[in-house]
Amino acid sequence: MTRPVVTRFAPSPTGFLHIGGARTALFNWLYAKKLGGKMLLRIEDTDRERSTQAAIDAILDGLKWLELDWDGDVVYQFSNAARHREVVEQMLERGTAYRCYASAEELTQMREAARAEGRTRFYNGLWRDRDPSEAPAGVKPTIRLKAPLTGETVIEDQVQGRVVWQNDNLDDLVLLRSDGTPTYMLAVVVDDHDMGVTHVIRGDDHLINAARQKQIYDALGWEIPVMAHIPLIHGPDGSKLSKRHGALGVDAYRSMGYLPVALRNYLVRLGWGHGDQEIFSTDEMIAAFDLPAIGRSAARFDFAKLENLNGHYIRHSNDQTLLDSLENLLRYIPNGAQIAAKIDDNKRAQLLRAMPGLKERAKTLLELIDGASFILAERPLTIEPKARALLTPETRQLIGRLHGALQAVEAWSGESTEAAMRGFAETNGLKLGAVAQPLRVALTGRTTSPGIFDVLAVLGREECLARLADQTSE
RNA sequence: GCUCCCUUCGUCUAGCGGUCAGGACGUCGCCCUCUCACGGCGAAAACAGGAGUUCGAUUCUCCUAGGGAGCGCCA
Repeated sequence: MTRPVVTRFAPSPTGFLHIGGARTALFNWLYAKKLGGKMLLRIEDTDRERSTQAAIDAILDGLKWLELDWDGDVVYQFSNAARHREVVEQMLERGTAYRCYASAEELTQMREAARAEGRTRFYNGLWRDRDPSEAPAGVKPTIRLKAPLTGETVIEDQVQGRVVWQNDNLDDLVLLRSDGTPTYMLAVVVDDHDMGVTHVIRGDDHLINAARQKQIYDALGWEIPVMAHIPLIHGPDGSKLSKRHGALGVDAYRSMGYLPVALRNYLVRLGWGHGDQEIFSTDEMIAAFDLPAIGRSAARFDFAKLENLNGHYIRHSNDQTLLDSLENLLRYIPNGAQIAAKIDDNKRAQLLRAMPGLKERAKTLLELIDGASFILAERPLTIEPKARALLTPETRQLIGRLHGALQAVEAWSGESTEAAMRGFAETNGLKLGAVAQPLRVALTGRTTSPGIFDVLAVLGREECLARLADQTSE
């Protein structure tokens, strides 16, 4: 008796896939996966002026990067325009819709009058029951829904609960524009119905639209899908996350070095919780996800938490996978090409070997790349200012003696170099830190790096001795 | 202005009439330590305000304040 669940993600292609859209897509995807159903993808391109192919590409690219796959072919709403008109014809015949010849001026007057009188509904029913013979010549009408005048419209929302509107606050909305193209409100209803959508999960900026669409469903005699309106995401300062106010496309998060798993985990916990659990594998997420558990208040976007999660996933990633992700990212960052040019199989082997120490210290792939720069660097190393301060005549002299001690090591490894360094420190009455820091500066050009014996091992005997020699004199 | 939604530590949240109001991120200490991280331990930190209902409200109801969404021949 229960139909298989069908959800859909329905972005309008007027811009990139922003973070709120990504979360909506994730929720739809999770719910479909949880119930063994399908998630469909529909591009709402009925606004021919603002829809662009570039935006469609960006949305598809964003979804793929996030690994949120959809079922079947992408549906382009505009291609269903004929069907939308057909449905409106039926409504006209049945008397649930009517032609409206009101001019733009008349409409403006109605709007102003409504606002002045403190009414929400503005259309005054001018053409609602008027005889078509009165139609002005040469004016192409819009088709409006003959919405109920009294009573109430109720939505049993999975997230928001029972929401009730008095029908006298709802308008006779336009179904078909005067040029014969369908409006969003009509197209959504017809497409969701035709596509067999059982659950509509979308941003709560559509909550009122649910009421309007319910009236269309009623007029058509169709059953309304289960509704779930999820709260919006706000900026760190609590303001609306608009495109001109810090909203970034998901491609921006990719460029900042975030992992898709981390972003998904962060996003799912925004507005939704499952006890005290913070980390969710994809399977756990699917199993635990549920609509009624979604909170009703807007959440602020917090980069610090995203970073923490990203660091967690980096640390727990497989070394080879991480290296692949890192190399892949190079295509999306400014100086990526130069870095990519330096990576050959030899460097790959070194990066892989250093990865356990590197990933422990990186919260983003960008930091991982930065941390790996000592491997990619060429002699003579450029020494960072902070590191340069450690290069005094005394430490340079010490580096020279370190060079000598290390030169004696034949079987080069982390262990053998560590033994040599500890021995050196002990015989000279020095703490290990006193020799490790100058060594680090000479080897990496920085004051921070993975464990110094790992650095020694990764770089190899020849390179290490050469870098030490570079800093010995002068 | 009108309609609808929201309000627990700085942030994300747990809580579904009786809890010392829990966890996580962040912050601040301490430990570990060759640096930085990681990890471990600990601390500070919240029920927007006011009326009710109740033996008892963070939890239920109403009001106020604040925030958000919508009020298109945009989606």
